[in-house]
Amino acid sequence: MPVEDWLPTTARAAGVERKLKAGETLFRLGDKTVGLYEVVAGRVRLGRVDRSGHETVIYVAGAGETIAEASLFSPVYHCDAVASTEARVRLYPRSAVLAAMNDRKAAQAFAATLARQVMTLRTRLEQRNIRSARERVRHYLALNAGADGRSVALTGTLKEAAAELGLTHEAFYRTLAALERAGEIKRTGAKITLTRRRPV
Amino acid sequence: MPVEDWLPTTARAAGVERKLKAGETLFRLGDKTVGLYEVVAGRVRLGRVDRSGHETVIYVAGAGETIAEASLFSPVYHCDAVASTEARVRLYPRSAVLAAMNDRKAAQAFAATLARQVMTLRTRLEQRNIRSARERVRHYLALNAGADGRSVALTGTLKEAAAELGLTHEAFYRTLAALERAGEIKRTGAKITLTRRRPV
DNA sequence: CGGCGTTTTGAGAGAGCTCAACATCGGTGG
DNA sequence: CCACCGATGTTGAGCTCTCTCAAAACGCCG
Repeated sequence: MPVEDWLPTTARAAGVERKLKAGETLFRLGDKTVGLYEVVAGRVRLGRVDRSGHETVIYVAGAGETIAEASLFSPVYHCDAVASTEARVRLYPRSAVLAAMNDRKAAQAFAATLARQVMTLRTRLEQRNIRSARERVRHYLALNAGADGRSVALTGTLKEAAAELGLTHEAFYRTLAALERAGEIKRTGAKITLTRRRPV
Repeated sequence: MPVEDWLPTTARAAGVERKLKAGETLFRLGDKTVGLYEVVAGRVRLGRVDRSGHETVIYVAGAGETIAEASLFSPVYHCDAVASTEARVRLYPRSAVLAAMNDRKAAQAFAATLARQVMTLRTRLEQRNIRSARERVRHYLALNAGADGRSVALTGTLKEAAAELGLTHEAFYRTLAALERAGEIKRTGAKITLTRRRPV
């Protein structure tokens, strides 16, 4: 959901850029909201940590994507944002974005962006309901396949992908290996090719 | 997220009411979107069915809540809506709602509604990541506790709650029984009382 | 070359799912 | 009023599958 699709130029001009090291925290659950962030480069993940110390990855935002849109209407952030890689982010102050909402088109485009997020989250929820690691990985691969419906380009490490999937990395490795043995997929570095299309 | 909070009177006037029997389908994934629905009475659940026939419950909407807001921006619905009980729903045609978005306030309120949904879905996602049935139920109870932070009023059957939690009904029953044995909760019919407050 | 993180494979255990049986509770009709 | 019936609620037992702990190969960077 690229910023330029919905945020007017005037509001974009108010953006402030900032660098993050890998592993650095952008904000934490409960922090006062200052605005929304666009990831300019690198990857930033949204997550929550339960009291047993386990992190749930809610979303991994790459370059061009925004995070914390929903927090605009909330006084505090409701999840943690941590840089997965070295990253550059741009902060659009809350006031500037809210002011931009006075523009009809911007407000509608923003609503559409949120609506897309709702759909994405529902898909994620469906995925998390799949118990079987094999089925879950199949679901993930089918969803993330490129335009040809066959090749999946992994953005980060396999370990990161495992966290995004809600699996331990061991289970993920094993499942990938099993799928490859079964001839369902082929791996070449960070690219995975499905040997045949699969229904989602 | 009550309709009257954001949909202007003019658009609300365009609503068409309809009755549903328990188990009746309102729409299915892939159906052309005709608008959004307000649940006037009864309960309607949103879900998806994977190819193994397993249904994932995404949300259960009760009286006063709306479903399919996100689908306003999509040509087709992206999940199934099925009445859990006998229900009455009111359809607000897509065109009427989109027209209402020309009103600044309505558009902003709508965006805020979607933002709240995003937060709710993230919480659900976090919940689904909890493997332990006991912890998941605790999380659920803490989230659904009333203002006193102690009593939870179950809306439907325990079986429905189990589906919403993503557990088999057997596991849910057992967990409730175990929590009661452990003295953490007390059950009186459709009401559950936590014996002490718990952090989420 | 040495160190660190990712990738990979092994073995064991715990926990929820599945199948199964039975109790309980409304609602229905004779 | 009572017997029947379907759905919910409840408990039992076994099995499968992922998680956890462990250890080793691999790749990258200083």
